[in-house]
Amino acid sequence: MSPREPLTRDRIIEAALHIVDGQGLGRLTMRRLGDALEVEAMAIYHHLPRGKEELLDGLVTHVGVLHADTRPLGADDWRDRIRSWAEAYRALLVDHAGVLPLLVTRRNPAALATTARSIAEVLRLAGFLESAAHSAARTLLAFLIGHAALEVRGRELATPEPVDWDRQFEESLEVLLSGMLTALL
Amino acid sequence: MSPREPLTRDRIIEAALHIVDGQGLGRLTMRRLGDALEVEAMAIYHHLPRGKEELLDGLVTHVGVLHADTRPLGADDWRDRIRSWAEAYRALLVDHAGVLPLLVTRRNPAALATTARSIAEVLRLAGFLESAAHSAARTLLAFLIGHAALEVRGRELATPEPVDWDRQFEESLEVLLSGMLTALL
DNA sequence: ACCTGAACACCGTTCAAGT
DNA sequence: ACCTGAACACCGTTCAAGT
Repeated sequence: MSPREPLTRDRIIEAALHIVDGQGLGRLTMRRLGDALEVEAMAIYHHLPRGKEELLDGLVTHVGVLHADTRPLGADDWRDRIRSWAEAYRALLVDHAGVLPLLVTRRNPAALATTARSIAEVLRLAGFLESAAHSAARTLLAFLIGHAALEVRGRELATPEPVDWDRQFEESLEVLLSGMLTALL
Repeated sequence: MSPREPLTRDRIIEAALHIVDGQGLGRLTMRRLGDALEVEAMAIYHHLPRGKEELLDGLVTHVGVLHADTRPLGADDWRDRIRSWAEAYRALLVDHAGVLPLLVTRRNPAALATTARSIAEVLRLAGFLESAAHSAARTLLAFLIGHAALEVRGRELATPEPVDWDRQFEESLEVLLSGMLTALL
């Protein structure tokens, strides 16, 4: 028998995300997570003393970090930079739709604030004043979260006239960007 | 002893909303709900055969109906009409913040679609073309849901520079409205 | 230090039984 | 028709015990 890999906080959270992505948030239980890691559920508490609460907090943070890793940079126009930032964030939220309700619940209050600061930074570099950048960043983040929620729910709904969500996203984003521009003048 | 009021679907869902508003979604259990109604938990299944699933669906629908009842009407300018619609919806979501995660999860897929249609109707009456009205309605609804999530989470976060959420909401809404106007030209 | 086994309180739900 | 009581499978978590 090859000796099992040792349990770590990161391995636990990645396994949890895998369960959430594959089976949904409702099927993430400590016992099932233990099974996936080939360990008794109680072993998890050694690495996450606050138990499931800490696990869910960790999921939210982990998804935020994934975005920091993949976010594209370097476009010339600030609008292009915002566009690619927003598209990457949208893809992340839709890919990990199971964590969306966690973002909305009271866990890990700081995570969303961090993301908002990250958008504000892009806007500040683009020439927005400090306070306008923060306000616009919150506007954009609110839209991105809400749109992901709408899109995920809308995609599983069979309507007579199906929605083109890619197009919807682009259109909404243009509305936001031109509105932000107007607010600057 | 006065004979107990008979159990009805509506009484059950109202009691459930009361628990969610007062103690949070996590404390809504069938047994606690039974206690609040002075009935055994199992009695609830007679009125909601699909059990807790149906109860949570009912909560989402019920909050949507609350909005239909309270929504203000009759302003002259379409922007004013959208503004008051949006403000009422925002107040509703923040007042019943506990149901927000339910809106985002896979239950009751039709509820959000109904709300989107209701916004689209306001826009259509304001002179938007059919397809533009639906697109803009989804943009607005996405923003409203996301903003409620951000606001609820942000309010419980003690930051050095606290956010004025009323002002943030107004500013964001103006960005959206002027962006929607630009898209029409 | 890291993991296990048994136990506890609580959950949603089924089902036969009462009125 | 409407509600209850007992039971079942499953939760999260504690804690003493093993290595």
